[in-house]
Amino acid sequence: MTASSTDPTGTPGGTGTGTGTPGGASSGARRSDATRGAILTAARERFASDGYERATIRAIAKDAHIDPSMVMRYFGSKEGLFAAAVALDLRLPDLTAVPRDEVGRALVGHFLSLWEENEELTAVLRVGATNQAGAERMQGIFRDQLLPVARQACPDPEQIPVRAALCASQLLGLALTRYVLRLPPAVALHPQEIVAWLAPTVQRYLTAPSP
Amino acid sequence: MTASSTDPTGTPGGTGTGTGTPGGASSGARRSDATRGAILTAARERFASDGYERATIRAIAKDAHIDPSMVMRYFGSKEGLFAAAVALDLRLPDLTAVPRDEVGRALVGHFLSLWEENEELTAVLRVGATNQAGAERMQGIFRDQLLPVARQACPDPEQIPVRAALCASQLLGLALTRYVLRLPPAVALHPQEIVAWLAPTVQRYLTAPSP
DNA sequence: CTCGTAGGCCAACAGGTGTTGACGTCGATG
DNA sequence: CATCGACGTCAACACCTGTTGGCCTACGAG
Repeated sequence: MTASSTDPTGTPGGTGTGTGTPGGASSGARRSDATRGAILTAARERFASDGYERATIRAIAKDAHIDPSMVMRYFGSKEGLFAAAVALDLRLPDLTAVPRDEVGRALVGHFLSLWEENEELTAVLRVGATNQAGAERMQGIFRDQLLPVARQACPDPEQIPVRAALCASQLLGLALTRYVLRLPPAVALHPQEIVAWLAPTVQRYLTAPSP
Repeated sequence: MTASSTDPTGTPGGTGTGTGTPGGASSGARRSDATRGAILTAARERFASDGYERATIRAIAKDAHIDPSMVMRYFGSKEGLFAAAVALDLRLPDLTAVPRDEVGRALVGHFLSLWEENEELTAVLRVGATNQAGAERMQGIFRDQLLPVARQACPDPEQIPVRAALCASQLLGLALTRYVLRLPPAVALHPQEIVAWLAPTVQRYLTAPSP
């Protein structure tokens, strides 16, 4: 799912002959894995803070202390790098284990901690606002990860997409104002306040009868 | 307010000697106003659909059927062009004339029609997500236009910024999912449905006691 | 009619971009 | 020890960007 259309080189080394992989039995650790990781970390930071266009391969390579051409050899292209850098897994909780009237609070809290602790989400949001491919990636995340969870909490199956989209609008809207646009009052809010304000909204979008 | 720091050339012609302005007494119409308008229209479209970086001056000039250098002469720089293209006035209604329990509906409806009919808002949102200057412009719009209106509807003066920011998160979140990311269910929603779902949220953010 | 000037186009500059290929180097393998 | 391939660097390509200055044209004032 991550690198569907663009997979020009994969990773150098092939892993075909079985001659490589020093050290042991089954782990696919290569000598270059540290470099790969450094590139991915630098890429995530740049994409999150600069967006797609302004996050240049040269800058990412400099952050990772390697040559720009290495980025190309490992990830094929800038788009391939982005796809590898933000393989986003929301790790959404299982809502069937949550009391029906607590799903709003659970979702808001989960998203908030997700957003606070890593910048992948900011990266994919910023790129989604800039780039067509980024927007499609966001649509995929919505479809594959948020929709199934909404299905667990939503009474009428026919209304699941609408209700999930409403939740997305509120959750992404908070992320936009707080982490991207940085409206001062949105930045100043404490996480508990955010949960207290937004949980009823998400709860209503998911479970209340349609207006 | 619109072009504070960047005003290198203004408009060619000066309007100082009074020799120009063919046709009549007071109207400041210049021969080049049509071209200026064409440039601004093309710029708005490009900024809205491509974001700041990918909206190139060359593409805008081609859309307006003129030379790229004309854009520079009229607006000084790309940033000057952007500032002139999105001189955003939300034209928010006077909430003191609206019944206290209708402010949510009024605000959501106003924003929705605003967004549907012109693309300036999409442009400023997209650029705000890409560009630092764009984000600051968005902060200014929030501070100068949304905050005063929230002041009219909000009981506790101390909570005005927080409540306005919450409203912004929901309103901008809808715009993001519907006009930028284009999540299919958010696109498919009818305006009346949107108002019906979002009005209670905004109403609560503005007037309900804090949770 | 003459002429200044606003309006417009053309060609070019300097810098930055993604991307490519040739060239070293070091460790592990035969 | 000799060899091969993964790892990495350097230099360059072709392209596109914002921006600049010079030149031409045509309208309206005198």
